[in-house]
Amino acid sequence: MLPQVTLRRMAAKRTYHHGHLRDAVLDAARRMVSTAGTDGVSLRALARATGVSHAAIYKHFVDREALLAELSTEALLALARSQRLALSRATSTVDGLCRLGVAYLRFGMDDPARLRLAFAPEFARSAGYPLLRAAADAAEAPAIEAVTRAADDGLLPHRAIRERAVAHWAMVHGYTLLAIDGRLTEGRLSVAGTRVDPLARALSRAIRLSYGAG
Amino acid sequence: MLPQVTLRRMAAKRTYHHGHLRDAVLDAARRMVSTAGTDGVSLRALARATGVSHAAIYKHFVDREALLAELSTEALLALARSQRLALSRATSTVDGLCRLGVAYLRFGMDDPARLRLAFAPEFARSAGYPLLRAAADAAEAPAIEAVTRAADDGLLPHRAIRERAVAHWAMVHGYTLLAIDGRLTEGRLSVAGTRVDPLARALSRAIRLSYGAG
DNA sequence: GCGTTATGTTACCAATGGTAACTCCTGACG
DNA sequence: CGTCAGGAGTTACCATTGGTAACATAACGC
Repeated sequence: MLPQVTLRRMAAKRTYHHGHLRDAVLDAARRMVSTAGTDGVSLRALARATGVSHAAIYKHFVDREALLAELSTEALLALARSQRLALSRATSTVDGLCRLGVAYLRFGMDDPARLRLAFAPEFARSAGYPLLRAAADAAEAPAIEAVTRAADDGLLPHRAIRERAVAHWAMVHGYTLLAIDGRLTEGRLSVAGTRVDPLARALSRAIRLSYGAG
Repeated sequence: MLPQVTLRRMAAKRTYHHGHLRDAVLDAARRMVSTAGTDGVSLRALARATGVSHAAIYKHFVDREALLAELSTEALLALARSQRLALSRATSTVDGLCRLGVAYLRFGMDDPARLRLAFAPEFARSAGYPLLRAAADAAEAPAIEAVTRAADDGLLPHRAIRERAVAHWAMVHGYTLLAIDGRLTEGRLSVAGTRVDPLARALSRAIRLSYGAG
């Protein structure tokens, strides 16, 4: 009952054609990103991991970059999904903003390299990957939505929505990046231990505070 | 009256010993980071640029990483200096917080790759470079100072200083990273054109707003 | 059955980080 | 002023990587 891919991996090379190479490579690449970071991903290693010659991968991905762009897109979409889920559970406007931030933070802490890949600068500008651009937009959307809701509630002037949305996103984004770099858990600014929860609580308080609510 | 280094570069290989190789390499590396990003820095290319065999560089830097760590340290110290300068010109507490943020943003926009190198994740944890750690602390310090001042002015409760400092830093940091990735100048959240000033003004407004001041 | 073509393979290239063994020059010391 | 220890370069080498080209195989439409 094991999937074919797994069987293949267990039985070394059985057939000439792999059958699920593309997925297998993506799978291995996901793992490799999580464990070794984006820079640690090498096509040769992926080929070895999937039991295939390194040139075979080029039949499915034009480039190393193209492969990573695909994972980056995927990560952005996952981040968007996490945020939407969090937002849907909000009990109030400010609560929504907090949940949004915490979801972002948890996403990052859960797999730092994945978040870094999602925002890898080499893909930020690139017009070469339209799907990636769309995914990036999707990842911003929840922040805009939540802040708009806050404006509707009178928590801030309507004309400041976009700026406020940027500010909110920037803070959550920056907080998460600093957190996954270990910059909030050591040194002078040390918020707490290495655990996630204290960081999440601190972030929530900061958000609440910045919206005037005690 | 040209410095020896320049003369050497103009006159190809004159002496067996370079004389200023270390500095020359650092110089070339700084340029290379700015133009090609940290990933674009190769020791071989640096060797070529300084007119020396690639192995010579290893007499001055144990590693490629060590070289980059040095540049990273340098960048963090420069960032700290920029911030201190900005803070010293503040006309009020909130003005100081704004200036701090704008200085951070300008530093990043001025040389994006340099800021990214300053916060390169590979060095964030590394206990291997004590100077780098100290520099990272120095880069955080101004934020703490400015927020402490804000607390002294009664703009926020004293018990929230650290959390608020983190929040402030996170927002400025995140804002800057998003800006240099071009994520604030295109797409839905588009703050303005590609210029710096509009971004700086928007950041200032956001900071002011978040401290309750209109 | 039979070709077309997607999918893999081997063989190759240039570039890179890194090391070892060797050479050259400089400068400290007798 | 000579010499010799060692810092600073050099060449030669290694494994690894991204990428391409030419060839092999098997899957699938006809």
